[in-house]
Amino acid sequence: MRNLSRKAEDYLEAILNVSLDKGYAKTRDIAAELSVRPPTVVEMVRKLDAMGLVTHRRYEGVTLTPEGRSIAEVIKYRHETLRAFLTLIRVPEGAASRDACIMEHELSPETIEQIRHLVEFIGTDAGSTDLLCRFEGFCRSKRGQAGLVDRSRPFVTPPGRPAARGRSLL
Amino acid sequence: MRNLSRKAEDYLEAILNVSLDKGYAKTRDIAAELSVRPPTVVEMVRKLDAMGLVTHRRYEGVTLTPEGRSIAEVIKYRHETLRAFLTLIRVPEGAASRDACIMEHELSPETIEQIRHLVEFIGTDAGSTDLLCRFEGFCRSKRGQAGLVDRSRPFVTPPGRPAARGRSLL
DNA sequence: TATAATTGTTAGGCTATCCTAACTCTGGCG
DNA sequence: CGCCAGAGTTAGGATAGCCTAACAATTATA
Repeated sequence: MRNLSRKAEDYLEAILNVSLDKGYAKTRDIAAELSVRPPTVVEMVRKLDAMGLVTHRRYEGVTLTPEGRSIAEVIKYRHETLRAFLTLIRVPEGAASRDACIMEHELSPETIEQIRHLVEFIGTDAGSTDLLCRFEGFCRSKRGQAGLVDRSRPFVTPPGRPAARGRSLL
Repeated sequence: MRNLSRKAEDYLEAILNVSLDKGYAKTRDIAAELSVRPPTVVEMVRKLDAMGLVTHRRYEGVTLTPEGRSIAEVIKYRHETLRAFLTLIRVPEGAASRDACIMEHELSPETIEQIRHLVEFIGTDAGSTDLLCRFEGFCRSKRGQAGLVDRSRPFVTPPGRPAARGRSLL
């Protein structure tokens, strides 16, 4: 029923996070959470308000409507699933957070579901502790080995934009 | 050294695929590969040409420069890794392709590396055949059970845009 | 070879997202 | 109570990607 852009979802999730954190969500806080400028937040909030997903009171703050909130919670839940998975396969903290943010909006339900299954399965299956140990050993054995391709390609921040994460071609 | 947008990478990969497939890459083929219109291709190709990643001869076709080609190959390699992973965890064909396309551009090298390790590990580890069987059983046991949240949210195609995949809140 | 069909380009627009600069509130303090 | 700093908003732009319609080049065909 809702056709939300990735960004719109990002804003909803950020509003939820800020609200949970501080009890309310002001323009400035949301802007900080998403690393954008306040006017950008006002703009998106206006759209979300028009869609009935948030309520915006000028000079006061933003509140999620029930619908907005339930969408935000779903996004957050996805995020947690993905983060759990990435942690499981030993992706470093920082990368895990960033990548969970990306995947939570973009991946198909099928993929997310299977990842969730995998996470649950690993948490359930008897042999998995052992398996994870062997996986860690495997990763260690790979460390230091050059990848098939690994020229590095630092990400250049476009002028006037907030800093972006580094990337390499891997 | 290169700061390419996700889309620019998409175009490079598409040009590589079309070239491998047909021996050359014309505007029309690239457009078909990416489900966009020819003028859109011309526009991006012009940019990639300006960056020295492709050579565009009007009315003839597009060729990858050595640099463009090596970038395209890296993207393709990532794609294969991700696809292998998704297949491993039993994500259905269609979703696996789409999601590999998304992740190949967006995920950090760390995540992709760990996913690659996982794929290699599963291919190596003795206990993994068994494990995969158990995982399949686990997935089957889940099937039919309603998820934590599963209201469906069909994706509405914006007017004048190519069809997009369906989504649900999962 | 001339003309039709096909393919490629140009021109001109549109939307989403983000920004800066300037203006408007609001709330605390003298 | 009036004033000002800081937060919020409005106005006005920029850029990336896409699109359609119209025009140009090429290719195929009669």
